Amino acid sequence: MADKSELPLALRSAYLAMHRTTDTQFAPYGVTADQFVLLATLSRGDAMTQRELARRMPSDPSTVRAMLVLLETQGLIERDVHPSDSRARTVALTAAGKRKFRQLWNVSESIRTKMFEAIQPDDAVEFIRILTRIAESLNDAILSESNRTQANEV
Amino acid sequence: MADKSELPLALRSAYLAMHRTTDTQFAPYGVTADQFVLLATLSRGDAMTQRELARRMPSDPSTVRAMLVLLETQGLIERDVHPSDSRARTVALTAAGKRKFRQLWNVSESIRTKMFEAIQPDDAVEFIRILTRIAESLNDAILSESNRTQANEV
DNA sequence: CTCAAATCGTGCGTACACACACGATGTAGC
DNA sequence: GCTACATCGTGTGTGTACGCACGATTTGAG
Repeated sequence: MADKSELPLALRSAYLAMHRTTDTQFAPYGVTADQFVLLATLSRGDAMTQRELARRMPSDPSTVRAMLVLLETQGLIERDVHPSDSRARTVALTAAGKRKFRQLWNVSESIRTKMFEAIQPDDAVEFIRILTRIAESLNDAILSESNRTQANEV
Repeated sequence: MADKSELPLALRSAYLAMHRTTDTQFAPYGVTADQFVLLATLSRGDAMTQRELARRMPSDPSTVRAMLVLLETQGLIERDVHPSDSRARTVALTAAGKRKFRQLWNVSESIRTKMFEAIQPDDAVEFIRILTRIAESLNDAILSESNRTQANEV
């Protein structure tokens, strides 16, 4: 039985180290680590609404909006009116955005490799699964906090 | 061999979920998740300089300063001149700070439990070890960055 | 002892994370 | 139709993460 109290701090340290390193690596290209996550999410799907983009990242819709405003002035993404819902706006990568993302993907390869090397190859799948379970478990907890309904399966 | 590209996003999702949940849990007490980390770091050591505190969290010194200014007005911490180094200031928990920390520790027990339950007990030690190795590996990489004047573009 | 380099705290600027409130639009119930 | 209610984007405010530059002090080399 490991010390339960170490887990949150270890998770925090690992994430912050990754975030810092990525920001440093991307600095010469004028892009942040979180902007990279946004570009990556866009690159892996058709045009989607801002809400849907925020849901997939995952990030807060108002945070995503601020990032989109920035990225739009840099010509990396473009926003159009939604074809059937005039409240919503669709977001998509521009050609420059796709190019920039591919470049950043290559630049960040060394970081992904370095992170992966810290794991025994046999443990990698399980490690990622645990991270995912932690996220799901905590996110479910937030929901059940408000309406007190059963998360009995969907 | 797991998909290397999933690891960074899984780590990010898990951390953000933890951070959000903790902020929500602490909101009624007027304290944030990161302030809790600061208080926890102070509680497990004697009075230390701001620099040392930042190193242990880990966080940026200027970030820590902003947090200290806030926490000082709330009476949770106090800063004094360093006995032998007049540049530095020592930081310590006040009595109210210690009380608040104990309270928050109890409040956050459910989150630690929930996170821990997402891991098979046998895997917990190894999971934490991997997180630590990832952090160390990436932090080392930042340092060796200065030596490598290689800008391999794509 | 003197002067250059390292270190401490501070202040400023940018970007993210999120909460909350608002107006505009979409949808469901009657 | 028309009224509740949900959803989308926007705007504002607070807190955190970090880089960079500055003045003040300590430290180390000569």
